[in-house]
Amino acid sequence: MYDSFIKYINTYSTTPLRDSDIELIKQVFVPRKLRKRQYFLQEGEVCKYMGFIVKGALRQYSVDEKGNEHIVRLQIEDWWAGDRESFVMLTPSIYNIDAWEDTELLTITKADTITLDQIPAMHELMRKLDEKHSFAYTKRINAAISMSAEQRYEALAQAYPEFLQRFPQHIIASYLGITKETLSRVRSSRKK
Amino acid sequence: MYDSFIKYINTYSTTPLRDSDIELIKQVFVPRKLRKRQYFLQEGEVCKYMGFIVKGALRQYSVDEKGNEHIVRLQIEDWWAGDRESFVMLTPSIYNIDAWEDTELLTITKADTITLDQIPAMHELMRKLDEKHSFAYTKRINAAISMSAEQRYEALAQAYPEFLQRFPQHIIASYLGITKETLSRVRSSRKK
DNA sequence: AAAGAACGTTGATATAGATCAACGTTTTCA
DNA sequence: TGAAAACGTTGATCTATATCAACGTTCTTT
Repeated sequence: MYDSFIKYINTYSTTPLRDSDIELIKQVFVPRKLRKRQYFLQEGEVCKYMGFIVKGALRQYSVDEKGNEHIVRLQIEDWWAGDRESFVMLTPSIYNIDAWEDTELLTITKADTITLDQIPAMHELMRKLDEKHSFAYTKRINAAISMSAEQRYEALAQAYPEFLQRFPQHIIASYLGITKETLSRVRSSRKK
Repeated sequence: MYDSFIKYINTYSTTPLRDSDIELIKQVFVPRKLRKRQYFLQEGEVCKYMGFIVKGALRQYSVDEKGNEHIVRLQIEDWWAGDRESFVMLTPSIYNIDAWEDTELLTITKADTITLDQIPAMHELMRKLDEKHSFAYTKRINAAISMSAEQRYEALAQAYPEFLQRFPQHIIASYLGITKETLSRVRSSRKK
């Protein structure tokens, strides 16, 4: 399970990992498996672990007064899972995170993130992941405030087509901030 | 102008700046002033500089087919200004960024960001700024997909009340993804 | 293989918020 | 200091999308 993580780090960072780095990584990252539908984080808890997703898919969502779920993030391989604000600030999370597919994660605690500062390649990886998240967030916000339901769907299909394969329509709809009925109509009118 | 930046770094990082670090910072960060309404970035350009905002306020927005502006980010003191995706990927930006107030920035090029890796305190600052951005983005997305116009306004008033002081209502409305008329109505019904 | 759950579609109706328009107030700047 | 621009409000109407409902299809699970 570490192998693919290490391979990923070496692919995306210019500084290679030293043997001692690999040892350190194995010490601080704890592997964890989640079954489909299993929670990684529940509303009200402090997010104690961030997880690098080795395999699988998760969804992060809030639940409103009416009990509706609103998908804030969809998370697949090579992204971080977790509520960063809760993790960093040690505040209770307002989100739930659960596995949508059987998932393998490498989890790390806040205390152990300090250890990673000793590994230059990890620095670089963390920065790149932050950038990746930042790009995705900015696109998403721009879509949310400036586009119609149809345009948002198009933009998602463009930017992250894998999502459309891996999640059912009601999840995609929630992610786009529309209802499943509207998404269904957008899709059928688009085909023509 | 560097003084307040250096003070800020020392306040927010656990590792203090060494004298050599300060020298380095003065070499790579170039001060720049913007007059109100002046562009920091225009659509179609590659974002060559990220700017740490020492004083002032900017807005980052996209312009749609009808010529409407949609505010993707509002940026004030102690945040980064710039389109990170364009900066990192060297792709033309789809956003405009301009000064809403007279603004002072410390700008840095992509090439020079590498130099900063030598300064531990800067690492820490960058990570903290990334976190701060990440928190704000997540809140914003959750608001956009799960809240009504009124709830979004409330959430903004809660999370970033200074924005309401510093930007006029039509800017805030655009930031919230609603029209200025709707914001005006939300505000007047709220008073009662 | 049967039964229920999850998923997706389609139609009828309701509504939050957009759009269009007019007007008063405040700020800017020549 | 006076005209124009920017800003904010209120009203009437329109529209994209939500909601409610019914139903067919496709997975899961036993």
